[in-house]
Amino acid sequence: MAGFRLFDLNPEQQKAVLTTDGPLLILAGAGTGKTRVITSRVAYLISEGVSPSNILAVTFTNKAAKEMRERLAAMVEKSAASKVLMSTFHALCVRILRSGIEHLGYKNNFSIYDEGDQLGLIKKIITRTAAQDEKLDPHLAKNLISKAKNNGWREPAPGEEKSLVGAVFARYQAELKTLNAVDFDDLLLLAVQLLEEHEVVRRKWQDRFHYLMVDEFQDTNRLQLRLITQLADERKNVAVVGDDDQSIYGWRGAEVTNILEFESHFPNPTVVKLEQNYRSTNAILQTANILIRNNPRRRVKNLWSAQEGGSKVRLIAMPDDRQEAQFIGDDIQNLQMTEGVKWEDFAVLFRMNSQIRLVEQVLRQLKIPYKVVGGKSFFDRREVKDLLAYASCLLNTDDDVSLLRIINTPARGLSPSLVEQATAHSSRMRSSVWNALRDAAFQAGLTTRSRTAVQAFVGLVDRYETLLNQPLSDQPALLREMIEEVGYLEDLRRTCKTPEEGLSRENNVKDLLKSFDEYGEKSSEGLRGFLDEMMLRQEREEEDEDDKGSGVWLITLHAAKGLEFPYVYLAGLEEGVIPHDRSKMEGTVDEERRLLYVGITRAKRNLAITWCQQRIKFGSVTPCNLSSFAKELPAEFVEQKSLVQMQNTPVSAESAKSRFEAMLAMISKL
DNA sequence: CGGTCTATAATTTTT
DNA sequence: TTATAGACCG
Repeated sequence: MAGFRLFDLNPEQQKAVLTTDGPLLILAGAGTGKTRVITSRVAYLISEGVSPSNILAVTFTNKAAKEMRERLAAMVEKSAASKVLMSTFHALCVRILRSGIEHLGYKNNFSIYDEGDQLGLIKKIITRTAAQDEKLDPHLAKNLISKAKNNGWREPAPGEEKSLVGAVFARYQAELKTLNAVDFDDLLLLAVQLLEEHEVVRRKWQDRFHYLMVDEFQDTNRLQLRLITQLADERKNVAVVGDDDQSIYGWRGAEVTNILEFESHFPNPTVVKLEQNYRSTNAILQTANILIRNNPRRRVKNLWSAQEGGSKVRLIAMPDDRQEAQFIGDDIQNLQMTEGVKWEDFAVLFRMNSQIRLVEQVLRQLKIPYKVVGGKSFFDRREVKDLLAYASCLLNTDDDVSLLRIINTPARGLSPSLVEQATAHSSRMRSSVWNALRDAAFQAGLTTRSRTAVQAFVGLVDRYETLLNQPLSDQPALLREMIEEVGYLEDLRRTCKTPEEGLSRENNVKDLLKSFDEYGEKSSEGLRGFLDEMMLRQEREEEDEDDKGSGVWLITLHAAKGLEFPYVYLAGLEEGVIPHDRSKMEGTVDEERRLLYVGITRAKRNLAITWCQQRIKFGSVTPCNLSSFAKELPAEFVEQKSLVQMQNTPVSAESAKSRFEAMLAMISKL
């Protein structure tokens, strides 16, 4: 326990830490030590005698929550640190709902549906709801429903009920309730409803938390603000930390106005601006500052850095995207060789995933290790979803989506047509498929063979459900046993095309079972808690362990938020890429500017921005123009050149470093 | 029913 | 160019 030392913080940071009571708005610019301030503030509260269990810190991602927990653990006593609740919005809502959702007519063993489950259910409802000539894209429907829910709608808006989307929305919500399931949006929506409508519950939670802290406040949506408002009692000890200039998630419901109009939600707040940046050189920082000044409606900030000077930002014109990629690869290799920069100190930032490919190819050719951030989720994997579905069924047999997923996996004589009959019967009964399967009237209409199969399945689930619910049952062992009994692994192996694929899938299953074992050892929440955690932890599987540790980062601007790198390349500063063509139609050019701002402020000491005169789009060569944002960059800190120019520069026989210096000298003469 | 073909569209992504 | 969805055919 290193403790925390106030005198390590700058005056503004200190003010943020020492202001404990009443609403507090901490405007934390990029690289100004935000996490440090939050954790120090928690440590300070504890040192002032606040009970750790009365403190709540909310974040967006599990990663952020974890990092905060770790940092806090280094500052205060372990026992105290573990009592502070540091949680994501969604995990907090699960907690609230598990202990009170019955007020809303759900059972507290509700299942949590992820996007895939959600989509499946919506598809089913669309086919049942749409007339012959009507069509509705399930993805579109899902997005619309999600948007509506994030704006607080629990049912279609008046006038919307008769439209197809409206009808699907209404049925979808009703169906979820029958299945005793909630989707990610419901977690927030229902938690807010519960707190707003049930005073007992609200009191209980207000009583629990006396000090609230919210990270990345610029990313909160309406529901999240309402949740915070409900949790804050008359004490209003709400400290929010954020940076409106880094609000880049408007398209998924984030309301910048939450931070811009903080005063109207929490009157008379203390406002602290953190403007000293500890990350970048002034050249980089001023470039970012001057760019972002072009945005209307923002909290004016002026970031500064004690790291005077620094090399200018390079803005380089490239003939085309291939040469852009080649340049980036060469430049990285050069710097690595001449200056010994580590691979993981380089990052290449992109507006779109599709841009990544070319650079990836070049790096592969140059044998430069790299890692692409993003990509396939562990949870999209069939076998993982299957296993979680088995678990979910045991805990909530009414969970149709999970039940249907595993009902004939592995094959056990429950054919799709039989399942279809069961589903139809469940609709008639207005009940779950599980209840339909057990219904005598349903079974009576089946062939002997089908009936036997149904009864066997019902028996199986019943048996394990009972075992699992016995106090002191060894749940991880039971799940394992069930998987074994149904012959899941054999089936998995059989359905894989290659033995390698089979092996890797099998390992995924084993890993999952193992992590359940481990979870069981450190937690008493059992399978329920484990499943909740798995559902809410859909994080990408990267940097986890193994070899992937080191390498050049290839990453989108969005995914790069919160990260920092000594050497940054920002590829594709073209009109249409950033700002993206779409943004002009949608009127979100400001957000694109913020996105560029986020990109620039990722760089610690070196930033190269490139753009192409032409680029291959959708297979054909398309001419491109320099982004309109380029005009907004300050000439004082940005040097413009072109690849051709650089290639024509006379090259000495000396090292690349002196070549670079010669170039600098030459440019300063111009 | 399942595989193959053709039309279509094309940011950003966490929980 | 490439991914995906729906149509179409064996």
